[in-house]
Amino acid sequence: MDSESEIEEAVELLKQMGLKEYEARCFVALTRLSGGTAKEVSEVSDVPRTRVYDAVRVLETEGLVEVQHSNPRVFRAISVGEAVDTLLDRFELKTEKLGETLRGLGSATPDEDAEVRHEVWTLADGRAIANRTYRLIDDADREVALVVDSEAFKDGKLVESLSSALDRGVEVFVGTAEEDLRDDIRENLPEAEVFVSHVEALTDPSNFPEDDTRITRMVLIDGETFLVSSFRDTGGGGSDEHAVFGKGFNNGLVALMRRLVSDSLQTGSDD
Amino acid sequence: MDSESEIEEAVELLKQMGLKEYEARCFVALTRLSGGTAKEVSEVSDVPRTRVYDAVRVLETEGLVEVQHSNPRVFRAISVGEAVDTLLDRFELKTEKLGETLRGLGSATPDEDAEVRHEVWTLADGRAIANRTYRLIDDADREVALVVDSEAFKDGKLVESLSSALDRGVEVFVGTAEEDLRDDIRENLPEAEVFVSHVEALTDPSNFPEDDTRITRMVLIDGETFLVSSFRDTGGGGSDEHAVFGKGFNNGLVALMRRLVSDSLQTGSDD
DNA sequence: ATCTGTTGTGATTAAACGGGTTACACGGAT
DNA sequence: ATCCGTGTAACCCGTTTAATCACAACAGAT
Repeated sequence: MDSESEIEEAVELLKQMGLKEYEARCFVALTRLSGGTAKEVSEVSDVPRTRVYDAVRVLETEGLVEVQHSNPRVFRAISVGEAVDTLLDRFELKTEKLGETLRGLGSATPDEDAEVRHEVWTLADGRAIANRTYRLIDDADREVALVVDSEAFKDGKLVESLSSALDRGVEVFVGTAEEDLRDDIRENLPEAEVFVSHVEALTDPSNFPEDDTRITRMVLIDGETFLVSSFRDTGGGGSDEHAVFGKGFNNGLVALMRRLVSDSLQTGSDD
Repeated sequence: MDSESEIEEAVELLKQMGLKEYEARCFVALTRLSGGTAKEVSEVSDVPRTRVYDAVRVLETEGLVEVQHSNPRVFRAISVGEAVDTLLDRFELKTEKLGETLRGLGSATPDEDAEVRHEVWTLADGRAIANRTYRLIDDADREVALVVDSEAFKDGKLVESLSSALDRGVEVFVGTAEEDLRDDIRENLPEAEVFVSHVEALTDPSNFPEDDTRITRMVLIDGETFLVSSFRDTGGGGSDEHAVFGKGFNNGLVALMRRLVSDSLQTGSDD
């Protein structure tokens, strides 16, 4: 029975969602059992029996477990579907409230010059980078140039952002090194220009076999904001995605990106 | 000002979403500030300044904060909208996985993270940039690839650094877009390889007449450190020179530079 | 150059928390 | 009564986290 590791994963996830170890273990045990007493739960979960009561009490107040007040007490977990929904709902509420609260805070900015001529920022975490990409595209005024690998293009939201940009009248150029991905793009974004030339060759891993850092995205917005994200598969499951993100017309890197892209469009245009 | 309790609430929510106290306080502070240094964050958040760095580092890896690697460092929170989206996305992923795991009893799971840090710095002021360039070249172990315009090459110290690198046995590649400068280089650095191909075309202003930002230097050291400097002639006598400078093998920009240069050397080699 | 205040890192201390154990009181069954 | 399973509560101890301190690197001023 290899369910050991599965159990651990579930416990880990539950802990990340705010449960304590005992609570998580008890909950997992209770979903495996159809229901059970403290003793049974203890045996299945390896939580000391005397602590099952505390753990379950918490789970009860969180609405994840039902209690039958008999003697001995019998506990039962709500269904997995319900549990997932409940957790998600609760979290959504929290994020909403957080959003409101944060927005409502007066800006404590001491005093600043708003004008930023030259900035380069780094950003980690794949999701955050993806979100930033959408937002950049959403804020584009005139032009979006984008080079992606298949991984990055799979994301539905990206296509969505791009087509809404097209609807706004923004010019969209998309490049990729992957043959079949180009057809995908043409199909999903008929109005966008698909191009191919040296820029996206830079993102093709097969051109650089000894280099284990993949370039997953290159974006240039209105010729004055860029984002380059890269990805490296670190041995263990740890994904290591980073982005560098810069803006300002006089930023050298922005200029560089501008030239790379303009080069590419001149030379390669449509394929 | 009753924002006190509001702040408390936001912090509390963030903690419930998995952040530590310091992390939460720093994040809230950063959303109130448009951006700030460790000192400013410390003042607003009441987190000891020396601990702000750690907290922000975590926030960065979670994708909630962007870091500008200048000196002093400047931190900036991603927008509230992005933050909420990111947190929600992440949580959704977890619930999905949890649902699967709990329902089925199938596959295994490893665990994570080996960590490699990347950095990107910005640097202003021509002299500081020049000095940094020398230092980078002086520290090179194997290889220096350099693209310059005439302005930057005039500097005697640059030639000095380069020849001492050559003496150390470091391979030196120099590219430039300017015809007569190439002869200069061959004369002064007979041992260096002078090349010409697309990379330095990017620095040729005549290729980009509408773009008033000149790229004055591009340096790549040992394939893992780069520097790009640019220059813009601001109307009033103010010279406006900036550089972006990054290192770390897993840094996407470094990878990009690496590829640009390797491309160039393959295609163009010596003229 | 030297001096001075600031910035970033690392080590260290102290308190809080959570996991694990033990003591014990209660109630029903024998 | 005694015995056993149940439920409560107190405690111990290792880990984590908040908080402080010492210090090297650096920038800017003199």
